[in-house]
Amino acid sequence: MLTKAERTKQFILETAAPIFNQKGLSGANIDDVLAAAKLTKGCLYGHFENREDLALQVVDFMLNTNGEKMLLTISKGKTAKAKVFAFLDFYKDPLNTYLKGGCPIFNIAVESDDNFPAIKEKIAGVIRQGQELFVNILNQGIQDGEFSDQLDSAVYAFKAVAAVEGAVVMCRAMNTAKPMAALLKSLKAELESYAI
Amino acid sequence: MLTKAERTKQFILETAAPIFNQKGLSGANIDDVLAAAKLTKGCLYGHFENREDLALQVVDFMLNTNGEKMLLTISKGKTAKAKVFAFLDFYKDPLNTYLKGGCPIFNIAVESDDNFPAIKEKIAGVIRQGQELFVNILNQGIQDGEFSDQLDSAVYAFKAVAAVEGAVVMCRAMNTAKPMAALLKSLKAELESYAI
DNA sequence: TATAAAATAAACTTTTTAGTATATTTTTGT
DNA sequence: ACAAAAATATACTAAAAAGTTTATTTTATA
Repeated sequence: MLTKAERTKQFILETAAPIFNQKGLSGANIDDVLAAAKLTKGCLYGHFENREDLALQVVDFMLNTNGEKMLLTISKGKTAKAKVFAFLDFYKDPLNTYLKGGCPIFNIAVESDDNFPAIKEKIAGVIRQGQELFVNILNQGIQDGEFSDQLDSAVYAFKAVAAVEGAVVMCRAMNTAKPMAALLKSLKAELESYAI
Repeated sequence: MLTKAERTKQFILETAAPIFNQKGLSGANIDDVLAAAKLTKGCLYGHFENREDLALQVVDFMLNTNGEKMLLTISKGKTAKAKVFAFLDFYKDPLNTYLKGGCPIFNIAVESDDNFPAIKEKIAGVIRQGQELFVNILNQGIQDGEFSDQLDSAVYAFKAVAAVEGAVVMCRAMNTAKPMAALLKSLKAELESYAI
């Protein structure tokens, strides 16, 4: 069992995550977090060195949580096709993401890009890892005779992730999930055109 | 001819744009802008009410500039296909965008999303307008017998923009333009599959 | 080329946010 | 039940960024 201190730290991270995801690494501030968590400075600074330390740990928390959720979602699919479809559907409701504020990977990617090289590197790793996983699933599907070997796994994986992530941003800005539904249908049809 | 004051204001906007595009609306600060422009506070505050006023005008400047560049690019294509290809190629080198820091529409969309409703609305308008233009080009292509009427213009337009914009973010995070090249090839092939 | 407009210089004030200190209270785990 | 750990309350200090002021200098343009 977690100690009280560990539980509190975890609670702070959980509370801070949606704030940082919505307001951004630069926009989120300590007082926002304290107000949301109903904790005092003394407590927070007992668990984190400073704002930067908190921000970095929140980033790690968000990326870890995202990775776990994603893996869990994909693992529910039995076939390669089912796994891919499960992935595609992960953000089918972009206005209500499991973590308030949209996809943390993309949010952090956009912000860290020119400002926080260490975080940018972390994000790059996460994206690469995700692509690798996606490509492996597709290749397994080809090997298992689910898909034609005409399917270019790397190209499809990149296209699918880029499109879905881009769509999340666009849908959120326009306040509608409709185009996402059509996109997912199209991406699924594209994959199925390689079905054997 | 522009007055000195107008020219200076324009110069401030031009200088501030890449700073805001890179550091974000929350992350960019007045002193960054002053240092880059080599101007003094007295001067800047003579042209802008306050930081927020500057930020809003920088956003408008970035969106207007982007729109103009985009229209110019597209207008160079004679056929519908050429126009679409020209659009797709707009961010073919995502590591060296015409405005430092990536696509301002997407950067602003991600940040304004949960924080700046007025800006979010502006971005929504820009995205909608872009989609409309794209769809009109495709429909014209169908009418002109360039594309089969099996092409779903709205779906393709959304997919293309979402994928390219998503790819810009991913490529920038990973520091490579390679996947973008493959994506563009794929999106072009997809469109050409409807060519008559 | 005179004068009005624009920009500078430099020293401010204000505001906001981060971070510290410490005595006190509450909670936890043994 | 009690000692140690955790959290609170309160009142700070520090730092950073925004914004102001005013006398002076530079520049544009009528």
